[in-house]
Amino acid sequence: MKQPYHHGALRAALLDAAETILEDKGITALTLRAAARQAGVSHAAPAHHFGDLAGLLSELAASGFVRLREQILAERKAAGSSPRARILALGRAYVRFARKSPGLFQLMFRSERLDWSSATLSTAGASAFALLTQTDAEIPLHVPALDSETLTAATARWSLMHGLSTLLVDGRLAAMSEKVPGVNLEQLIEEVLTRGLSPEDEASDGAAP
Amino acid sequence: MKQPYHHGALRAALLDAAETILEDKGITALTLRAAARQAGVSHAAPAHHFGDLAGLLSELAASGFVRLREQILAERKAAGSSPRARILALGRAYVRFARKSPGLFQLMFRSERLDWSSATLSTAGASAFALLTQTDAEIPLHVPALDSETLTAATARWSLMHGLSTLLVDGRLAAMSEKVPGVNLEQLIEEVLTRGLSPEDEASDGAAP
DNA sequence: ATTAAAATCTTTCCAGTGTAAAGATAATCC
DNA sequence: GGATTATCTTTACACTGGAAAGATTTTAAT
Repeated sequence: MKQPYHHGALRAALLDAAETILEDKGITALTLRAAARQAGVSHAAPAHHFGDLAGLLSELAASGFVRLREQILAERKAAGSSPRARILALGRAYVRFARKSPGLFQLMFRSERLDWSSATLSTAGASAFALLTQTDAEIPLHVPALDSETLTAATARWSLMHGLSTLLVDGRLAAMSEKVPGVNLEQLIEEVLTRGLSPEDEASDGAAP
Repeated sequence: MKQPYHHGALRAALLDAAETILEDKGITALTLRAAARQAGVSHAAPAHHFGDLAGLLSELAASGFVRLREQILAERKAAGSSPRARILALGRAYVRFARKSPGLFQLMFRSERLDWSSATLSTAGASAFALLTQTDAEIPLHVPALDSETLTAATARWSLMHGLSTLLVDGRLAAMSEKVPGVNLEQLIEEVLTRGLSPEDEASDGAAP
């Protein structure tokens, strides 16, 4: 009983294998040949589906952005309609995603290993990042032109949640907070999010007076 | 005229070579052998000075943290004595460092390639990160025990400036802002810093009423 | 000063990586 | 059914980090 010459669904199998390696053994262990081994296929097989390593990693990163967007949308939907609650939900979903899939999150922001000219990656990334500027309850049909004010607000929020996520994933925050006795990391994260994601000049929660 | 068998100052030369490669050709080109080539020495020579690759990279990252700390201190000194001005100076110095030496900055936060159990790296990192919690004009002799409030404030600031820096270095911010017509990246950075680094519950600038 | 020891650097080797090229096998198209 | 195309394997090459052993210089000991 030998394997059939044609795998049948090698493309998906390789992406699965790559993600398994990424989460089990970290981003250093994620190589083309390792993914091929895991998928039970010769080391040159991925080339036909993804071109080169950057092609495979870009596809994987793209699926990461798709899932990040979905998780943000889900958590946002459960958060109610107040802008502040929705922004908090966005931040929590972002950090949660990074902590749950640290290898994938790292990969998604390692530009030197990705090919951002890839259509699937760039559109997946843009779709995820577009959520940053949308704090409305309903997604508008016509995306309005961004004014400078909302862009800076969105960038500030993004910077905060992204910085918090990367510092967590890289272990820097844990290393620092461990030196301070009596600090609960979970509580610290929550406080940073609630403090940093307050939309000061936007409408506060609740209805009109 | 042949090279002397002993280099004399190979350790420093290798660090120099590594940093040159890092800034010239990026973090992917920074290999042990490339650094050895650049220093005009056999590829196995670095092992005696740094052990392995992580040893060399950790030393380089440590020197990065030392310089980051120095630049923060310099910019802070020029910023006056108000807490807000000093925190803003910290953020500007942080972002400026990342943009000026993107390869080095990336390396400093790539934990999988570093050895944080190295004494030089951990102390250099701790010295730099200690500045995050110190907003006083004078560096205190006795570092006071951190209360939860200043820790979360420091973490929020750190997250913001670190996230902004990494998004800039990875090219994500430029990619996003390019889609919005009429956006000046420099101005956006400055606005994000001034907006995000306002110490709301700390004493506002100026003296007592 | 002479010799032993230690430090520094080179050479050689091995396992691993990404990628290109050429061949083998299977599916598809006409 | 035969040709074409897609998929996968085999082979080969240049590169990497690291181990091991040898060559050379400096340092230490006597």
